[in-house]
Amino acid sequence: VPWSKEHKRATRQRIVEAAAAAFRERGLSEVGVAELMRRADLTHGGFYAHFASKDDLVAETLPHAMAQAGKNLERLQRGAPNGLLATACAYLSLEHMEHPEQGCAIAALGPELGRGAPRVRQSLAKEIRKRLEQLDDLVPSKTSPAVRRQQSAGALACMVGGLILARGMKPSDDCRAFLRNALAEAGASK
Amino acid sequence: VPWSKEHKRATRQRIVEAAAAAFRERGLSEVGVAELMRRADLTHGGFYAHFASKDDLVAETLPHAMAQAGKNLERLQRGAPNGLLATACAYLSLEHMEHPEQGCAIAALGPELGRGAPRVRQSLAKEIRKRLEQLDDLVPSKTSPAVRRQQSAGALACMVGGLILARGMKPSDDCRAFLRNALAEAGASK
DNA sequence: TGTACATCAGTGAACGCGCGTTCACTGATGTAC
DNA sequence: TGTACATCAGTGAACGCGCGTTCACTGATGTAC
Repeated sequence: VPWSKEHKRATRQRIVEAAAAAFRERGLSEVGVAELMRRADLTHGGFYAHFASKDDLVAETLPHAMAQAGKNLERLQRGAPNGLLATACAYLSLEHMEHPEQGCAIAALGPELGRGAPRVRQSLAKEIRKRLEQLDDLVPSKTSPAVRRQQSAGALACMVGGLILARGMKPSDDCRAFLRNALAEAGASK
Repeated sequence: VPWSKEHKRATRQRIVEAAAAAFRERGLSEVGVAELMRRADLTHGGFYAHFASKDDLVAETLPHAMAQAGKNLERLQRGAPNGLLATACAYLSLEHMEHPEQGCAIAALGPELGRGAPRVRQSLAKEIRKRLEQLDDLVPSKTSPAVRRQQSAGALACMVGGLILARGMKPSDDCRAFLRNALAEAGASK
């Protein structure tokens, strides 16, 4: 084996990381394979030694992007007690609004992913379910599972929609007020 | 004037209508000018007699799509008293989930529009503000404007996010449960 | 009323370009002897 | 320890294709006389 397994794994990872940032920043269709490989300091022909197709990469990039966003959101919480409100507060922050390339992939790419190839859609559905389960655990456990799921579903919807809408108003200042309002309302029912 | 103003206006409108449906169904980048013109029973060369560019068309299509979605949602309410809850109920319905091509353009295209040309972004921001104002009027008017805006912001965020997430889980059945949960939670604070 | 004309919505071929993907190749590496 | 070899990650040119846009044109129309 001329090259170590580790080497190939690391290169592949570099491509995924470049893709995770580029896709969230500029959209799936707007970023080509050539640009991705350039960002990973490779030439575009080598792409197919690692992935069967661009769709393949997208499906694989999504979980990576979501995991990375999760870490960044945790960091944004900075020691706040780990509840639904603290999570929503980090999610609906100016930092998250201004940095889609490091943030939630559902907010950055949700509708596009939903229209993608079957394997992409499956990956998306899986990530949504995972996020819902994570939020379930943040609702006080004395409540019934059904009520917990209701609250986590509402919170996730509010967070994703709130972030997309805030970004949609972004050059203007009222996106800040909107973030505050969405967060206050998300927190009001908890 | 060899052709009536009315004729040109009607043709232009046909293009906008074709675009409004096609974009929401398949995405901005995925639908080309040629396909749009084919859908409007025209040849693609004629496009530039009506619009300066594809971006131009996108910016103009957005308000049309939103107005059409508004009418469809009203129809879905079917006489229910016209409050925030009835609106959310129509918005988070199975019908809306299954017909993005006739539904809210923000839920179908929000993130892509947000990354678009300046004139597209402006059009998006304007539509978001308009929707917020419409929702403001549905909150009982005895409450203060600030509280009303908080409730409408939260409701809009919940509706948009809820619909995107439900569509993201769509081939599976649990998207129905998710819609119910998001709606119940959106209604809980009202 | 009939005809010549000017207008311009719509046609369809063509433009350059970047896309996703393929492929013959190169050259750094670990292994065999 | 030194050398010949097989492997395969990465290179870079090339593929066909569809994109947004341009342009010379056609032909249906309302107007002028």
